[in-house]
Amino acid sequence: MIDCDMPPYIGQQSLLGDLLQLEETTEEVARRILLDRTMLTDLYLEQVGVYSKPNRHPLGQVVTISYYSIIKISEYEDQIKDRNNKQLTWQSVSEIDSLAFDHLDILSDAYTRLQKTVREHPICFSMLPKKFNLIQLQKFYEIVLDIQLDRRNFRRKLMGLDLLIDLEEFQDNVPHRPAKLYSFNFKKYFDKKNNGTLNFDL
Amino acid sequence: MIDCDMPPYIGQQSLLGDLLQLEETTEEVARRILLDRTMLTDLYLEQVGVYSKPNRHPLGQVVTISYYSIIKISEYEDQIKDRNNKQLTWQSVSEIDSLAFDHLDILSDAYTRLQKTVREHPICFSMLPKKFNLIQLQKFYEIVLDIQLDRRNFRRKLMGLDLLIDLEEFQDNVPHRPAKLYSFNFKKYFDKKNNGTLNFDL
DNA sequence: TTTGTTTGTGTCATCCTGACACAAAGGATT
DNA sequence: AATCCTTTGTGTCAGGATGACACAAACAAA
Repeated sequence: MIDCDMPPYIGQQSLLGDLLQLEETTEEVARRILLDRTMLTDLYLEQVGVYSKPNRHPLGQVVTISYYSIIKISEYEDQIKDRNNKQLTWQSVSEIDSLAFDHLDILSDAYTRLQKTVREHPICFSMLPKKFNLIQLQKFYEIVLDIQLDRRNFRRKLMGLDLLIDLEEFQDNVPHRPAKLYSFNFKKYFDKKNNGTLNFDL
Repeated sequence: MIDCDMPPYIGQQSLLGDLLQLEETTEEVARRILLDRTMLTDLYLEQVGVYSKPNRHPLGQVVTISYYSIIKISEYEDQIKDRNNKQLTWQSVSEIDSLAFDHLDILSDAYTRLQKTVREHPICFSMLPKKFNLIQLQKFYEIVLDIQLDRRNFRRKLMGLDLLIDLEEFQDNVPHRPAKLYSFNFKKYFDKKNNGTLNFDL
């Protein structure tokens, strides 16, 4: 988020955006913004929608193409905690109830899309660390989808996909039974996807 | 389709499009084109994607927002057959292997999206006549999705949804056993959808 | 009346899903 | 060293959904 400096939205916050430049695709704009503003690169990026209501921007007729991106929090924790640098802040979706322009609609559409994509594609692994345990994975789905999952059924489902690599490693320094660590077999996933035999739906 | 009159694409065909005007949303452009060019109105319309590669249009940097629409062929057969009026033609997707600009990409993306939407939402009923039989419905899915379906299993699934109204009418003047006619219960569908208990996936 | 064509129906085996309880592993505490 | 606390890891059973499969019924045409 960034503070909005355009009337009548001064004091509110907005999503990040920029204008399409010459010789640039809209996706490249999104990646440029990510790089310039957050130094993040090579991220999962998904187009969500187009916003073109005539009165949505005080400067006139502005058409916005929205994207959302996914980062591994574990790899960028420092940047995320550094809230007041670069005038940017990271915020929890649940804490946002008002934004400049129609950005609350955009955010809401993006979150809805994320929930849909998360069920159909293995983008969870773009958000979790390379090595994770099944409970992290389960909590990811529980939080993003706002549902409760049964541990045993969830594990059965995930192991049934046969797409996790058992690293034969364990959590360390935890005051309880340590969890086994896994990583995601991207190669096998794409192979299965191309072979046509894949039912990822969670 | 319309013949393209812009070099270097003269002689090829293109999808229909127009420029965004003042005080207009992109969806309104799509509906305006439909109305102006085909006299079709109040149709299902779905946004597919954004095309912004810098070299995609000879006039310079043109950003296109693509939509697809669905019509009931049965209600517009005359217009569709009237191929040479208004310089527009209707064509079968399978017969198209080349288009002006990047319109073949756009068409392909739209068809892929249609296949996805068809599985998740009852848009088939925007394409079939109000009164239809189960075999028409099955053939619709078989053609759009390019798959084969078992008649008995398909019927079981559809009847299990409990969303069809048995009209107690039959086909007429067919040289074989006449098929029962049904219509789709839109009200029940939206009720179930809002109640949360719906598993439309085909 | 027969023929040709298409519609309409039921069962069984398999898989997937949801519900559910207890033992195992480690650190922390005494 | 023993106990406690917390979290991880595992199997079964019942119900529902799905895929495979064959034969009788209805109508027009001959």
